[in-house]
Amino acid sequence: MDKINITLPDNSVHEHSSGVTALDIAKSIGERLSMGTVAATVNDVLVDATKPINENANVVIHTSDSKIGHEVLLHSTAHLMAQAVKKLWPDSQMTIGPVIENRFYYDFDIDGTFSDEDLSSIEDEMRNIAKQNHEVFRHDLPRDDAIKIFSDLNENYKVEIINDIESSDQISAYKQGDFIDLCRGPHVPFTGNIKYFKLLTTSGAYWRGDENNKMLQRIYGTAFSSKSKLKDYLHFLEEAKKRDHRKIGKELAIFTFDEEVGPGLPLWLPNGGVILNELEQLAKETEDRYDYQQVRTPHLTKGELYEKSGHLDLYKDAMYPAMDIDGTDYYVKPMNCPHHHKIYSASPKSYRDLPYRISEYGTCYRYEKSGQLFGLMRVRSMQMNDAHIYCSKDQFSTEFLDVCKMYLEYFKIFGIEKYEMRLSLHDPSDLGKKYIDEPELWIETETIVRNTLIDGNINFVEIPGEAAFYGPKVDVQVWSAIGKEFTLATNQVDFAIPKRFDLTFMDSEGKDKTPLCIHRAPLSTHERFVGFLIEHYAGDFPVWLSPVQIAILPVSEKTNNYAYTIQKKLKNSGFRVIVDDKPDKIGSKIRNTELRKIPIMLILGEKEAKNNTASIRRRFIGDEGEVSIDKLIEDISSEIKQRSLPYRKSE
RNA sequence: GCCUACGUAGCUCAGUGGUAGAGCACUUCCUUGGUAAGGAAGAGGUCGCCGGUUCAAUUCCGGCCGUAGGCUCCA
Repeated sequence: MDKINITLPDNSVHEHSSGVTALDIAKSIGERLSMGTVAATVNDVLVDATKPINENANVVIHTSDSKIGHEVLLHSTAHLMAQAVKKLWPDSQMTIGPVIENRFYYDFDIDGTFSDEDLSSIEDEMRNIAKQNHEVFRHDLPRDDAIKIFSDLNENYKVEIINDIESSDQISAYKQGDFIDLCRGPHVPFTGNIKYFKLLTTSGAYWRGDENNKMLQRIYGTAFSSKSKLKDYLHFLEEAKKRDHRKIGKELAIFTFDEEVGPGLPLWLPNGGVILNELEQLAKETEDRYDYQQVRTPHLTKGELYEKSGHLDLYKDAMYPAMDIDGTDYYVKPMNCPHHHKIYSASPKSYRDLPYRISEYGTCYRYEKSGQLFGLMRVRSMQMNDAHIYCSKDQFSTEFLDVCKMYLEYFKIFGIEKYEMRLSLHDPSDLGKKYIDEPELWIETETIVRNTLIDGNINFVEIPGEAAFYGPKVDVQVWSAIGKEFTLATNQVDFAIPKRFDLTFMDSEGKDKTPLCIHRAPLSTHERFVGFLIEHYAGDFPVWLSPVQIAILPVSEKTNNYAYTIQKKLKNSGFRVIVDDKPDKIGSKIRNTELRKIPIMLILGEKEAKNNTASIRRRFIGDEGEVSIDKLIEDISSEIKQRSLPYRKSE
């Protein structure tokens, strides 16, 4: 038999017989490696570990520990689950079963639904099949054969998928035992490779993600290469739940919802009020520095205004219905832009007035569908950190970049490191439908924005089909503790609406021109931003944001009076400070204060009263010893003024 | 909006076809203490709401409201 040379990633060259598989190569290196081998990359193509190699090749062996290998394992676990479901529900039909981050899901068309008990019986069946250690075979199929196989199995969704596969693509199916599924692969060589998995949740999901289609039943699950990795992941999910802003927001009395008020309408409790005030103060300081002017606009507006802007046409379903006032339709405002346009046009503008930057922390109302409400992250009443910048084309790049810089300044203050900037572009096929029908303007504006970002050294990814209806935008995506994705900040270009509102400015040659408009909301809605911050800090806010900054804990009631004196002094210095004068022991008071995540504690006993000092105990640090009251005021003031991030022991 | 699950005290949660319980929090009293829980007593609930079945419903059934996990949507 012919000999071929296999080159491994460490550049070592191994001679094998032609027809050798990656699994054989793994075996020749070691038993343990072969046990973990799930797939291989042969000459840059990801293939099954059992695919024969007939020529000299660069081979990368993937175990289920690698990123690619883990995805293969997850995908094969999805197949294993489908096999178990088909065994237990022979009349069900399979649809799709892809891999997502650290998990997989599979959608089934089934009479009825899956219960939690069903999940464990499916898991049991999966274990059975895995134990039988079926070999997994790939079959490349001509289209007609594939259609026949899946038609005979009454897998109508699979037939639909086959019909959608490009004629240039090879159709393949994988068989393990008596189970066959359409799949491009690759898959693990044996069902026995799948050992550590867990089914997580069930839910409904529309076929092809279209709400007009049938709702299928989805099962989510996960799988790992080892028991400990699976355990770690499940533990991580539990820990993430502890950071959930809905849980912490309740524990720390930041906000609440009330059935009688209505869903998606948060009530900010006093602690939340403090946080909002601090955010607004920060926004105002920042916007002053960038020469914004602050405005205010009403909550109600005639429908006419939203007809003109185009919002009513596109978003009527997501707006609260009109109320008839003296025979005219009025709406509660779903966004501030049209009002700001009216402020712009309240007086004639010359090029000397531009850029014209106006901001407002205006409350808007949107009728979000009930099923998409989510704590503070998705609400029906929201305060926007909103502003509009009207500028000439020449000024655009500078203005746009300044807004991006403002985002980054904010993110630095809050210590936000994990985010993604997305340039959302239009989809030409939706022109005149989802998007304003100005093909040249779209291309022109998108090019300017893209170049501006590149010139500004800002990292971004491009997302087609996600633009606003009036222009491209840059969104900043973040993830909640439980992994849900959100747009935190947004920066949008509007080349269309100013025209609709006849907004103009007189240029230096005395001609009327239409300004560009930048919509920007770096702090998102304040609801979402606070929700995000609660999770980001796990409730441990930096001192400047903490609802209570300092808790004074007298060691016994003998020092209560000293405590009140210090409290007054600190209050006069502008701190938010409470005294715990309950007749509890000091250990108990400390515990309660820690649970409330108050960053600074002052322990005041007879020693401190005598010396006119305080003993400081800081969260995550512990006892910091005795300090004079004046020094204390000086230190904490400077920490607050600089808006320092929270202390951590490791720092 | 759609699929599924859930809803008991301020919070976290037990429990039952015969109108309810724990811990924490709260109030009062005792204790006056030194860096994550001192002790005792008390108060607190139309068991989400509305109907139905039943001699009797917090418990079983239905509808509604709300919440959760997804799907869809997000100016």
